[in-house]
Amino acid sequence: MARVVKDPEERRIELLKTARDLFYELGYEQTSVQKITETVGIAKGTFYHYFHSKEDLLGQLADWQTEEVLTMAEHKVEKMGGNAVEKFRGLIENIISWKTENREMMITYIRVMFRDENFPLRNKLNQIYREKVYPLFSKVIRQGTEEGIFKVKDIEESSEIFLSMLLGWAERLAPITLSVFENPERISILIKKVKAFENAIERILGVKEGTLKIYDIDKIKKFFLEEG
Amino acid sequence: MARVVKDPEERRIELLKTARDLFYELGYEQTSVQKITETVGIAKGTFYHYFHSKEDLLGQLADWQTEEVLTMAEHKVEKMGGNAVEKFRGLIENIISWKTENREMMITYIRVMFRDENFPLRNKLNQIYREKVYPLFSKVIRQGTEEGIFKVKDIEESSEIFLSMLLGWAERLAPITLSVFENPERISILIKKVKAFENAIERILGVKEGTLKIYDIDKIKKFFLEEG
DNA sequence: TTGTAATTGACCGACGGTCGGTCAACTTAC
DNA sequence: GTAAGTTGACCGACCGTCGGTCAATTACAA
Repeated sequence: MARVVKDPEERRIELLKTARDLFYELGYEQTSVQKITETVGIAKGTFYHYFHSKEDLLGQLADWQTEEVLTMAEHKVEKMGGNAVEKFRGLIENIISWKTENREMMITYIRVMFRDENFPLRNKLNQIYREKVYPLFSKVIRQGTEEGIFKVKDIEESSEIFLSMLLGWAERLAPITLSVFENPERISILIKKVKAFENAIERILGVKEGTLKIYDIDKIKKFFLEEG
Repeated sequence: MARVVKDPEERRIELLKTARDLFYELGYEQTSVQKITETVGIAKGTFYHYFHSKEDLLGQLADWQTEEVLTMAEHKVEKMGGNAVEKFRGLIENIISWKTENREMMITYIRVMFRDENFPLRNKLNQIYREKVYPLFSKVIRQGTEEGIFKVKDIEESSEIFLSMLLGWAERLAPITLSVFENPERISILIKKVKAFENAIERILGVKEGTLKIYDIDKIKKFFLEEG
């Protein structure tokens, strides 16, 4: 094979991107190192020049994926100003809901990420989310308590609990969300669950009922029912 | 090898038990089908007479593991009577905390189950928990609202959210719990988190603060600090 | 005795990972 | 300026192991 030398960082990112695309397309287990190197157009040995193992690649991929999203989200929320509730919404919008720009992306994302074969990837991402996202929420919750909007005892812990809830709840909601795409009349089930979740968060944050409005129900309805 | 014919169900359970022990010892990925059949003392083909695949084994294992615990817990709580709070405590005790009978068991359980390699096993168990445990909590929460102790809007959803919280939170708490065994002075961190979690649940259930008392703090302290 | 179901183990292709070695670009020295 | 030395990106044949298959064999109930 023709020998092509690239800047190492460029090569590393190339491998990361290729791996991500293949994981999304085929699933983690189904994507062999062979396949990745073939797609990139390098020898198998080169892969192991950049990563200790396939799992090491997974870790670096998760880091790389989240870093991008998180720094973006942090800056955006920092800039937008506003009270804690607005910032809270902003964070959710930027960190959690960025996949929902359009139906196609969302379906793909959920289909891919919540496939059983992709749990190594999902697990790694969750781990990194737990570590890196919760300080952002702590900040907002702290602001909220200072503003008197939130009534929370332990800020750090509440933030962690909220994140754990979110990740755990995503696990539960994923299959239901997919089922709505196939069976639009099930949307009422989804909406009921979304509302209940929002209510639960309001209670945990000690905020007045109905003020949080993380989710725009009409928007969700439109989102699922267009061309449905 | 000597040919030994057994009652199929007996053989199936034998394989399940062996697989469970090996998964605990070595991790899911590191436990090969070969290893399982060698340990049981049968040919590899026999394994595939009982299970379609290694993943099928995992599914059956998760079913088998939970069924036992759940029916036990259900009957116990049914029998014990009492108000919703007491039953709620009973459920947690029986379903979640059964692993905590002694230090050794708990350490082993957490060390094993929350290893990265065992994520497939954990994930399967969580899936089944989500499906099968939440009706038990729904029942108790319904009783609680009828008794006027709990103030919950949507019973089913609240139960699901509570379970998702619990599972997500366990994911977060596992490494911290392990660290306490190695570093007993970190227990204050753990206790703070446990209290915060309890408070969050009280808020979600709409119960008066401090009444739930799922966790006996003194008991936890003793548990971690004896022989520490 | 015959049919059914449990059991066997040789066998398969694909996998993650290794390793001895290549080679172009860069550094150093005279 | 150029030759010798050094680096590290890159190569690809190779290894042991894995999950899984299947035709043959055995045990046993009907």
